[in-house]
Amino acid sequence: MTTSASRRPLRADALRNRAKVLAAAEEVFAVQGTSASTDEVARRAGVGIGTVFRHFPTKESLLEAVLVALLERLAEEAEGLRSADDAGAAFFGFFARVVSRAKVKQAVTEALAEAGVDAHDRAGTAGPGLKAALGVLLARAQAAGAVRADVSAGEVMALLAGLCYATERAGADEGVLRVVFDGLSARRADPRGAGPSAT
Amino acid sequence: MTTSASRRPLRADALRNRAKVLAAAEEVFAVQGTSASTDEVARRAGVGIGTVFRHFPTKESLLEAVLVALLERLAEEAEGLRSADDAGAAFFGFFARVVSRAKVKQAVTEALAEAGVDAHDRAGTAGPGLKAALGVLLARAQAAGAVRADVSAGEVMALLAGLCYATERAGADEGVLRVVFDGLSARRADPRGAGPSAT
DNA sequence: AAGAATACGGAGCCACGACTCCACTTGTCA
DNA sequence: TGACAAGTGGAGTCGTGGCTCCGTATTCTT
Repeated sequence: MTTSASRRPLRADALRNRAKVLAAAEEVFAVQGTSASTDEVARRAGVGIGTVFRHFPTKESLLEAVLVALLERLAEEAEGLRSADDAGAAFFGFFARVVSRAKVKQAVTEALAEAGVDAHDRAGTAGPGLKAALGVLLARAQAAGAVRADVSAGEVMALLAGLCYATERAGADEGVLRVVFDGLSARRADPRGAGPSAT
Repeated sequence: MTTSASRRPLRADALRNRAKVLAAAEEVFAVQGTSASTDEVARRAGVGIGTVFRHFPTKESLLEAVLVALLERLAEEAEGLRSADDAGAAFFGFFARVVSRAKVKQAVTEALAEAGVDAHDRAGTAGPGLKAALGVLLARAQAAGAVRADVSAGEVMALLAGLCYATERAGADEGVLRVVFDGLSARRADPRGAGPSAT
């Protein structure tokens, strides 16, 4: 829903400002979290608050635009790997890269969480887009025997969001990633029966 | 640092109100998240806002008290399992129970995250308390061969926080828990080398 | 070049939430 | 039981942040 075609094309300066605002918002939200003020975004973009609200009538909508852009970029990246030589490495590498990025960009975690449940359809089509691209990566990795067959793309997304959170807020490190990776690749660790069963 | 002994004992009604406020705060924060207003807490507790602020001079301090109580309860629960018959079941069961509780109580996730990094020493001694109790459970499970030897209590805490988040915000379910459990129990899934390595 | 049409900026409005203050009530202790 | 300290309630203050309004500036069009 980002500026549809129905209206006549934006004026040149308006287009420029829109881009500046979006970039500034992404940066500000990445550093200060999504509760940063709209004022701050305007300042960083070097425009008036009025301009911000002209392009994004609501803070909510600005946030949405940023998250969508983030998700789209991730989806694109995932798509770029869809025919990598080593399907397993492609999958795990992508996973690790997203997590390491979340360490710096607070917004990534939220974007993923939003994308997971589209309770609010916020993420629009970008959420599903990423899920689909990730799904391809996953399917190939599974076919190659690098990832267990009984996990879904949705579960991987949830895992991704959880790890991003753990990394960003709870100080998780390499070790945690290793555990999850082993869990993802494990073909039934052992049928001893000591394990799971959530009570 | 919650009400030290230096002062004379609280009056009976004050004590009662303090408890009411704490209980209300826990409930409110659990349902509406930690950004719920202090007013709401007062209303739920059936006292004036003034009273809330008399007992907890800052919203921050109220939140802290709630989180500490939560963590202490978890630590207690973990301690109760320290000599269970099946060390593996005790460990995994505890883990699963915490996660399932986070599904309902928003505050749990934050409490764990805070406890993980005591960047702000918010969680005071309760964070370390839980970590210690969890450490015992973990060590026993490792000794019993139910959990791989190369994970630390800190890593488990981070994993716990991440899973709580994933469950609460990203719609994770049973499947995700299973993956992580397998990762935790796996003794080196396979040394093929396709896996981890964060880039 | 000049007249729309469009976009800009930022002062100001409004709602909300943390926190204060103090007249009043309640427990406590002699 | 009286008197005083301790505690209470909630109206009001202050600051912040989302959002509006409109006079001014910039672009587009002819």
